Amino acid sequence: MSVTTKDIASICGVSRTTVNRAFTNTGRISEETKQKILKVAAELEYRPDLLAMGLKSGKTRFFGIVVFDVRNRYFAQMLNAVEVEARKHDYFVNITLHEKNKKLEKELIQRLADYRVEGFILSPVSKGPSFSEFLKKINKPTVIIGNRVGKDIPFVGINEKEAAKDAVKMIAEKGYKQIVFVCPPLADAEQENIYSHEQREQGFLEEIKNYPDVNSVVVASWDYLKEVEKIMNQATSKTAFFCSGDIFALEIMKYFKQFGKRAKQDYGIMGFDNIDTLDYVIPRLSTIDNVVEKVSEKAVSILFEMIEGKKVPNKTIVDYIVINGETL
Amino acid sequence: MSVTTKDIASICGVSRTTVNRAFTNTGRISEETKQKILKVAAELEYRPDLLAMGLKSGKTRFFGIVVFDVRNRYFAQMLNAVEVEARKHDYFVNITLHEKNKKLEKELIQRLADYRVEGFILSPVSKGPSFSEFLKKINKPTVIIGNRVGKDIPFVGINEKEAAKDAVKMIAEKGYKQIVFVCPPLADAEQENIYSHEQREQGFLEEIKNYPDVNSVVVASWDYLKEVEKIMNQATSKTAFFCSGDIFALEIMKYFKQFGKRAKQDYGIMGFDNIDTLDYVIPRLSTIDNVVEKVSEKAVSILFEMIEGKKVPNKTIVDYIVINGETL
DNA sequence: TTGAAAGCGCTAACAG
DNA sequence: CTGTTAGCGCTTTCAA
Repeated sequence: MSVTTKDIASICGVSRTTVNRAFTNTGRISEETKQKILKVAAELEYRPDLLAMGLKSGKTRFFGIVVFDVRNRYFAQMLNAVEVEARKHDYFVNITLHEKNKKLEKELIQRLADYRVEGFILSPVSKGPSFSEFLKKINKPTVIIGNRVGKDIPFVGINEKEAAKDAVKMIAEKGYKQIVFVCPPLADAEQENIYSHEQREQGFLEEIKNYPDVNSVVVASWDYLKEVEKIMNQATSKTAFFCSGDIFALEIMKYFKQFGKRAKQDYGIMGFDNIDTLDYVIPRLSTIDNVVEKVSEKAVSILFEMIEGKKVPNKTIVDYIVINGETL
Repeated sequence: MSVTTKDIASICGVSRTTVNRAFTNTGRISEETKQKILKVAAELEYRPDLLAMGLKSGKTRFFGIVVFDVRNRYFAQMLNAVEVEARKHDYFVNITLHEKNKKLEKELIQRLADYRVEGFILSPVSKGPSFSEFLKKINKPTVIIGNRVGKDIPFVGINEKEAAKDAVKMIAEKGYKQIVFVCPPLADAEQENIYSHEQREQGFLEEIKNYPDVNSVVVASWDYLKEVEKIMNQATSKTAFFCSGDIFALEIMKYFKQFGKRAKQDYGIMGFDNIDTLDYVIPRLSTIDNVVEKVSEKAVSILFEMIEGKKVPNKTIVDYIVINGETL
């Protein structure tokens, strides 16, 4: 197989310990033997076995990321940001995916832990006390992004509720007399961790109270296109759709376009997330930028603090950005 | 720390060997001791140390993926497909990113190899004999997707040239009298592995010869928007743009829209890749679907054959799909 | 049916 | 300045 310290040792006529010293620059060693060892090592293209090192030291310089789907823009952007940050600390990232399969999600986390990753960045689908317990048993530094699991696990994100309130404010002030909140079915709340959407809805419901002359509707169904169409057809006043996710907004715009209805002229619409697909869609969708890159960076730096044994806040909030596009 | 076979052994009053037998179902062991061991293990929530197992066996059930950016739709879709396939074999995927940094790309591959991943799926930026040599030294089963590195490393992809020819055919037959091929600068060819774009260009150049009455232009510059605009302004005949990448096409459409020029009415346009962003863009872009999911699946299955020691073809071609949208 | 011993490759404590 | 020894946790002969 490949070259080991043993080989180098025997070639150089020294012990493995000495070879090790040459690499680690630790302990006393004569410059001469050191150079000789390094030279031989380079010639043989020696590479330390990371498994063996990890086994010995318990340090792997890897951390684990478990998300459900990289086609999701949020995760794609997050992964990139995390990678870049990790690299700065000379850490590597082990990314695995589970397609919203909760059982698999746990298995992956467990497996990575068995692999001795030194920490986790998660955006879990699972939630609740049992999952929280599970994570505690895993007993590795862990930071949660985007979906709250429990009070005791460090979380990084934006203030979703505030953001939703800001959105409602902006829409209302543009004179819309009916605002429709579109989000995934809340019935899935027990199945999936849709903390973000819940928060956004709460923000919507709270803020809309401040505009008593604005009619409010909530559409929480996967069949939202039909419902939204019905609402439009019956609308007697200027109507805007506030979607808990840009994708919903894009789908609606596309759907309405079939009937010749256009955003801003015929209805107002706003998304949430600022996914990068928006760069290519005209008109520019108004939305909330959830600053995933910043959130991710922050998450990584918190993770490193945890790895170093420091105490960290269990909730870190990053500022979102309201984007006033061309659809309101 | 955590529970080891040693702990279980001492609790059960047996040797570690016996404990191991209980788990591996290998060698003779009485049903009674086995059950006892498994019970104790479960109670203590024993988890085998994957590093130790890997060190001993050389098998990690991981393979490595190295790409430059998951925000790139092609890679995002590829990763998902690869993950799903890997899971079927109970393998795990270790994904790392390098942002088109060739030095880093090599480091990552090396590092993963040092970590004893059992194989690689790569879509490298590096190419040429020295990179090819490098990969050979790594000496792990490797499959290349999307960018050819060398004749001797198994490759999976579509026939880019044929696809480009089909595209030209389709455009020409719709009556366009000028076709402009838009691609990244070829000058970067030595810096980046843009095999796909080269192939597409070749296909364009070859096929256009069959239409002597059609004028052809190649725009290979990052400043393509300006050039394309100039061409449009000077155009005296029906002009279409064939872009070596959907992104270019989307940018062009967006750019022209500012001036009130619309695809199909004022010019024809076709992309390449069929990225999923297209789902939300109107009009529907004509393009070539590079069937990344199929390519990825195939790549994984070939990788597993290599891991199993089977011989595999060093070039595997998957059928692309021509998508006739609304922009021609 | 079970156990002792050696070893994967690297490292660290302790001698010399 | 250098070597011996033991051990990380698991596995695999070989012997009992």
